[in-house]
Amino acid sequence: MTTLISKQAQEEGAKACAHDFQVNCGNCRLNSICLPLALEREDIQQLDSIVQRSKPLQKGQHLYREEDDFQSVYAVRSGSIKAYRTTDDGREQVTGFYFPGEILGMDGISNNTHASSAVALETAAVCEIPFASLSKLSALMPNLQGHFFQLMSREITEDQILITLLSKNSADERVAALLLSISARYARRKLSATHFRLPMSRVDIGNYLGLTVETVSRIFSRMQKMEVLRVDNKEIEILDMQGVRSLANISA
Amino acid sequence: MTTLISKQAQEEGAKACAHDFQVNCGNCRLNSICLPLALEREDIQQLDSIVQRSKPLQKGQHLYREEDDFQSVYAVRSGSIKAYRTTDDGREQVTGFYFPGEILGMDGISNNTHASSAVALETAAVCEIPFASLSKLSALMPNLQGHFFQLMSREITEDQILITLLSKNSADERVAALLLSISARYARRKLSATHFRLPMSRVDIGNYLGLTVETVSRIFSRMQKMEVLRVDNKEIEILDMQGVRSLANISA
DNA sequence: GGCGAGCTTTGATTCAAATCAATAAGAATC
DNA sequence: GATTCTTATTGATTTGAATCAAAGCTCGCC
Repeated sequence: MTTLISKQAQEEGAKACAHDFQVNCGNCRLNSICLPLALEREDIQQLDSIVQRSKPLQKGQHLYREEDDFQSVYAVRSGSIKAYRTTDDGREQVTGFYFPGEILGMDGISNNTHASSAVALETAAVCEIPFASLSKLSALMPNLQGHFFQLMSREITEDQILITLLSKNSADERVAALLLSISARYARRKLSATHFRLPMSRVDIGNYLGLTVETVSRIFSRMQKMEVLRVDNKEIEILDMQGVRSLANISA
Repeated sequence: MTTLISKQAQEEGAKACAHDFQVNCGNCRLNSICLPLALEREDIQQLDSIVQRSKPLQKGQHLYREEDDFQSVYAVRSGSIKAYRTTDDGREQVTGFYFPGEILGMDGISNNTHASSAVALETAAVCEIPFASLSKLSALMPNLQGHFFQLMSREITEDQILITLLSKNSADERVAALLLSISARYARRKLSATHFRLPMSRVDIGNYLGLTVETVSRIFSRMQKMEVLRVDNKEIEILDMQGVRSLANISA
């Protein structure tokens, strides 16, 4: 049953890994949605020269932890990463899920210390971009500087969307909105928008959306009963996209 | 009854306004917490040359609105500003309150369109910093670039703190946390940390914290009954700082 | 290929905060 | 200085999601 979709994802990952030694920003299939976006050929080469590619993270392995010295931001090349903060009383708050082509770690810039932790939800390859080098290069390449400002700004905007979701929307709306967000991000990578695998657990989903596992599970069941969704554990098929949209009750 | 505190604030505002023609980043009393932070004397002059100071906003007047073209970021010089987003169904979500020395508008960078609206909660003076000029200058002044990256990163971190607050904390904890945040921001400007005036309405507080007005009002009453707070409409006196901290149940 | 820990689902009950409702207190307007 | 409009408080009731409880699944690991 765990078929098509996971194969798609695994394939993407495998390609990224198998050819690690020859991957560069110029030939990376994600460069149109990742940091190199809007850069010229020669600029991409310069950017590429500061990017470091190390061996993939295994599921559960940390990319960085809260309080670690901040050195780099990271671009996801394959797999997916969960970012979270630990509250004073030891609980976790998931602050984001990061998919291929997305940048994480920017919250560490302000204090030279990571403000969150990042852990692989499945085998994941990342590009490490040392921030000192990126800053220097940005001063020389207006397009890069501009794009990096934009990326940080987008992170702010997205956090504000989440704030709004948590503050104003019901449990059902939150879950539907997350599904739409994930669907859109698969679509951006030319993968199916209606049939995908969730890399995170129900606990993570609930944590991210400010809900308990039980509530998330019930909502999936209910949506399945309404026939807008087919749920097989982490495998999701959206049967009625318009239905999900109207459940989300947001245009985003 | 509306005495000391509001006078303090009004005085600050008045000074900023009365001397508008001669205010510059070099002599601005806020320069140690605002954008010029960590800049050299001559660099400050350069920054100053791109900053525009216009006449103060009146209460209720907008600085920018969602969907407006993005041109500039803004530093609050006196008074206070509320930022909010409008949801598809027309409701508001307050995303932040901005006090003197704080920068707002950075969410507009990503799409060249403001992602939120900003409105004065009281008479407020702001410095407009055209983003195109700021970008250019940043490329020439590593410290400015670095500091602006830090400011954006701090905005991300603060949004994540709010996400955590909304997702994990009770109504009482949220209100206490907001009071502590405001108190700390007054303290940073060398004003009283225990006795201040809230520039925003109960509706705004509730909206920001994902609560109804009634809940906010009840919590203020309860805290007053517990004698950790003295509340006189918008005038707040923290009688037991440790008490508020323990109610907030967060270290921040 | 089977055992066990950790996920996921489903049901019953509780509870914190929303909603509904009314009054009171300020602020703005004439 | 009265009148209206907005903002804040307080109380009664409802409700959505949390909590408590108990199976049922999966998947990794021997």
